Amino acid sequence: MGRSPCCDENGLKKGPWTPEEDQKLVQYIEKHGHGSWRALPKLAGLNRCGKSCRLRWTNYLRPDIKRGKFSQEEEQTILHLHSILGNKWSAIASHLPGRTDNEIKNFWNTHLKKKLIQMGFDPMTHQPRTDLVSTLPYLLALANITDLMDIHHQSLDDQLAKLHYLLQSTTTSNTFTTNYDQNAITNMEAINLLNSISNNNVKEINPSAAMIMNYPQNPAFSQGIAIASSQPLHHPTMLSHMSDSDPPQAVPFSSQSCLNSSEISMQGTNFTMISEGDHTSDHDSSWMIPTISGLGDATSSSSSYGPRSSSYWPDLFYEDQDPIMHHLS
DNA sequence: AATCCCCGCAACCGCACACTC
DNA sequence: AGAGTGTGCGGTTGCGGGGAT
Repeated sequence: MGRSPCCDENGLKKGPWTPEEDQKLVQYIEKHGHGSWRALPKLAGLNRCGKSCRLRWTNYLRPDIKRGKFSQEEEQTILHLHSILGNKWSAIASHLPGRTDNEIKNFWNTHLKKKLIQMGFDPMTHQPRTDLVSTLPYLLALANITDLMDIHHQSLDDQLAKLHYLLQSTTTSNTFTTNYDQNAITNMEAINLLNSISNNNVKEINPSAAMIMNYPQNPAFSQGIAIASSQPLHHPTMLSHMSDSDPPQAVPFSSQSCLNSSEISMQGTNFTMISEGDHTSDHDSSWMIPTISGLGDATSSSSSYGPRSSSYWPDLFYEDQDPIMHHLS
């Protein structure tokens, strides 16, 4: 049961392969097949270990290898299979002709994993991340966004109320059965942090800000941020459409048009429009509260910082340009 | 132009397991 | 049964290219 010492042998070359070495390896295998990988280097005239030869062949020189960027379909397949199989790269590779496990692994680690994290998903479980640390980037993005809004006309109470509400829901997953006391310390720490950050004059939305808004299941997203979405809402099954070449676009959303609708459904997530309290500005905007069927809505929160209307949301949203509203109509 | 830094990817490392003798 | 061998696999490293400063 011992481990092969093939790569520990002295005098064998390591590191990048030269074209000459590649040629020797290819010519030998095309003529004789690889046979015993251990014996191959000597027979092929290569000063490499058999393992190095095998890897070079299977990951790079094999004639049926497909090179180049992964297609949308391949990306979607990888995401789907990874959600089922986890890091079983060889198993995933078996469903993608011409792709090696190493290539898929690299693609995952350098692209897909980051993409999921940016969207607030745990790359291992493919579920929304609900811990404060993981959602902090989204909250920071939110702080960033609020700087773009007419935030100076808000009272401190209003700002805190909004942050508080966001944090509560964020730290209580998707059920919105908020237990404020349980999260009080964490929330206050986050609020302090957010306040300090939003005091800086951030003038541009950072990329993660755009990303969070694409995700109705993102816990940080699930609050009123939804109406500030910069792109049509995406569902996890639509992940593959969110490539780097598909930059976020402004997605208008008319809150006014929803004021009279008690509940709307959006990509499988129910949103309740709530309009109450005083409107402190010309912006007749409302909180859009996600609700989970059978679990009630956020208005039943025990928090004293319930949703209320204010001037948080600017007139970013225009019904006549809104594909979501178009879809709903 | 020079340097720094980040990112992608090829290659390596080491463990696990099946197989042979 | 146990030692040795071959191979598969997932994790990690480090080099090189390119963009940023």
